[in-house]
Amino acid sequence: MHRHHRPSPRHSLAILVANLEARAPLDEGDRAALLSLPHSRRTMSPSAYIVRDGEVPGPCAVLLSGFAYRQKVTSDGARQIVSIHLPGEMLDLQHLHLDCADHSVQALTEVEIAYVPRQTLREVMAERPGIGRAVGVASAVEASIAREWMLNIGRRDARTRLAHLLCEFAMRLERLDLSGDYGYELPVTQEWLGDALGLTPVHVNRMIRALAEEGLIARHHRAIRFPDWPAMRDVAGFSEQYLHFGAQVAV
Amino acid sequence: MHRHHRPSPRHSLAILVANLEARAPLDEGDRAALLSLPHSRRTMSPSAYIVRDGEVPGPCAVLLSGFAYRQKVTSDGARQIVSIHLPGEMLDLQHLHLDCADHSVQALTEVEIAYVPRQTLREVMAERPGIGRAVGVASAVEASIAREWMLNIGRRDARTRLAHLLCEFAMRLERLDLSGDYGYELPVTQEWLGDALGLTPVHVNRMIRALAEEGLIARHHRAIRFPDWPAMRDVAGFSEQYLHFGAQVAV
DNA sequence: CGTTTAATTGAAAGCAGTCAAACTATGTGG
DNA sequence: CCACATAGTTTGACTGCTTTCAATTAAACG
Repeated sequence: MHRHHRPSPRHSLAILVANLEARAPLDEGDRAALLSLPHSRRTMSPSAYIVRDGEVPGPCAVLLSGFAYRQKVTSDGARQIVSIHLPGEMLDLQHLHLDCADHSVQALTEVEIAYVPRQTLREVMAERPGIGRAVGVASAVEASIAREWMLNIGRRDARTRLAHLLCEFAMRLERLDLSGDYGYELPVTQEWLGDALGLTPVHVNRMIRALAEEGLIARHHRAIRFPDWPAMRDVAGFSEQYLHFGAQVAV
Repeated sequence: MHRHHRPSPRHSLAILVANLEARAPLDEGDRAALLSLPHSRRTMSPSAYIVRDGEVPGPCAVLLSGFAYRQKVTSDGARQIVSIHLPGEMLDLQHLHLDCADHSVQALTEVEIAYVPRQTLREVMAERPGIGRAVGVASAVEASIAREWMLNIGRRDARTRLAHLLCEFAMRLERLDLSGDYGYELPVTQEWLGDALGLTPVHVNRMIRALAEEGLIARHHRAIRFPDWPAMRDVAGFSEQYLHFGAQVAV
């Protein structure tokens, strides 16, 4: 039922290689180096901390299955979700080079994590340009998504903002074959959505039903479908360019 | 090639070296490699495009003097400023590994830019781990600031949001000795501020005067001072941890 | 100067937030 | 299997922060 819990078939880190390789070329040596990275595997429950704000970053976490998210909190206790992560993504790129975590990373669903020693990872990146490049691409894409979120939160009204986020999830999940027919399971509460969008849960609820009444989304519990995807895209003003799908050719 | 221990301040790229070195250690070879990067220098006027959304990225731009900013635009034409950049910063880190620009970078003031060929920069990063690491740190700090902006836009009210942005500028400028006594010249219109904060220019104006009436800021044209910095920090809920000032020690 | 751009102010409207309560789904222990 | 507890969703009424619209004043500029 939860396809995002599917473990990677042959090797733990195969999903990382696949994720990196989707955008940047890796040679045989790069692949072998990545797959032979020392790591320990661990399963964690929803809302468990993977990285904790203010602490010294530990080993680098790679998400093997399940979803994770990043969040920050104001001095008043208000929370902002700043990103969501899908299987194959590295959760510590942001802290790999920093000596103090500036935000928290938590499990959204039950997750499997591979922990790779920071130093080893840095060495491999330094020794193999292909890997350094691939990690650079992954990092740049993450930054691009962050910028789009800023635009979303700062400059779109609530309904459009929600629609845009739902479109992004749809595209990203579909790319990993974690959804079918533009429909997917969204394992979050409306409060979580509000914290990702800079809205209150009450208003998120109203916008969800507004979209539903317009026939732009169809829900069943927390599963969501898009009966009219073109219309949905249009309402959201969505363009996937910022996701940089596809190989990034060297120029 | 000079063999001085310290680069001449007259060298164009010395400010880049200083910026990188402030957070990550560079050895003599790293410094020399950076300073001898081939580059062309150019002066640009306010609002000139350094990178244009949708285009194939050109050579990598390093900001030598003046300020620059990044922006994105919704399909409806609403603008969001997503970052501001100070002298010494690299403006194309985000596009160094991507084949299509997902946002625009523009000059805020009159700026001097050094253009370094992408391929050369990538080669130097691959060959010299110290440089690769330093660029990684710079990139991570930029991402951290982006996350704080998301939190700011999404979860703080207008007055606090403005105060926070002003505090960030103060800290970053002071670090470069571009301000005195927590006071500085902010060369932006209120409309620009609004686009950076997700607010309308009218409301920015009201919040500015609200802060002024409370004695938290003092203005003279576009120069700004903080008569009571501790109170200002407090109102903004500002903590500079996310700026990652200081050397990032390897762990 | 005259022209343009930016800052300021007021009044009114509206989107989103707040508060409170009811409802639903899910899970637990008896 | 039911009673109960808990977490999450839904709804309504009301408030208020921010926007919108419009006009005026001030500053920057050629």
